[in-house]
Amino acid sequence: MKTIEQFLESKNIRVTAMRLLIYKFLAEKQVAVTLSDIENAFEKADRTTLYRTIKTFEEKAIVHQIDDGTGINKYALCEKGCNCEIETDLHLHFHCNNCNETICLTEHKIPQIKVPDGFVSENVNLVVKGICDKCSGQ
Amino acid sequence: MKTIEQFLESKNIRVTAMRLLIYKFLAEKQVAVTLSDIENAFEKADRTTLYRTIKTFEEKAIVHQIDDGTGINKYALCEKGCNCEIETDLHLHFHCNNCNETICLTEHKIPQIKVPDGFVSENVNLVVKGICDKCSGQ
DNA sequence: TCAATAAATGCACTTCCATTGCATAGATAT
DNA sequence: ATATCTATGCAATGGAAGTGCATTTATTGA
Ligand SMILES: [Mn+2]
Ligand SMILES: [Mn+2]
Ligand SMILES: [Zn+2]
Ligand SMILES: [Zn+2]
Repeated sequence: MKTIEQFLESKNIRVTAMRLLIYKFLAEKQVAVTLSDIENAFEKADRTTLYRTIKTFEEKAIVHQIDDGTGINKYALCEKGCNCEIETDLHLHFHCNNCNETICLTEHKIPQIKVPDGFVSENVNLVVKGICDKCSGQ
Repeated sequence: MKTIEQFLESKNIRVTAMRLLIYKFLAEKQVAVTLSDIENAFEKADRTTLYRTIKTFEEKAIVHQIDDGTGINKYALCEKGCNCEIETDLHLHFHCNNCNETICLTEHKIPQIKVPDGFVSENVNLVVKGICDKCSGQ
């Protein structure tokens, strides 16, 4: 059972107060968050710091960026063993048209997608939009 | 065999010189275009007019907007009988990491995606990234 | 321990694209 | 012909991403 500090260090990320707070914030959230979400949660911190922290996390593969079609980048912690860069590892994302939240469906891998001859698939982004479990009252 | 004028009228779009030009521009292109692409093609026209023309086309379902993950909206003419709003009609899009172009793979429908209980799927966006046929030299 | 070095943070600024308000030109209808 | 509605053009705004640079904080190693 690693501490967060140990985990960050194992990823070659220096531990700072800010980084710990942001990591914990992401870990508590069950949904993908925008930079503004983080900004609102830490009003004392500068936006740039938050931005660069997220980018650092992304580089070191502890968060992945999600384009859910809203036009605003969202971020979520990677699961253990998640290799975001490997196509076959990619899970799909769900965006709720009602509450506007986006969540990782980590259990749901993206099916193999056929592309025409001559095309080479390197990466797939799949976003399902609809009504989430909370909003469907189910 | 409808003329473009007749086609636009059938979609309740008033025919103007600008709209005809933009429609023809889209029809000639084999790839999805950005607003800037259109702007460059019609330097005499104001960006707002081009923007609103595209939005009008979109509302009347003669073009569909494509989010290919580049952060810039792209647009392409709908195929005949394309109902963009119906999930089962949605085709996938391919974005080339080399030439940066995005094309509609209208023949390739998006497979049925399973979502967990309680979730309702209304819409799916699927973008495959990789190397296109022209760039793969095939 | 202390100075030198490197990294993280904060502030200001820029860029890019999407979008809107409002005035005017142009088309349509009575 | 006049009133009315629509399309276009110009100016401005807003949101979000990203960068340059100065300052603070942490790390290194003499
Ligand atoms: Mn995810
Ligand atoms: Mn398409
Ligand atoms: Zn919801
Ligand atoms: Zn290409």
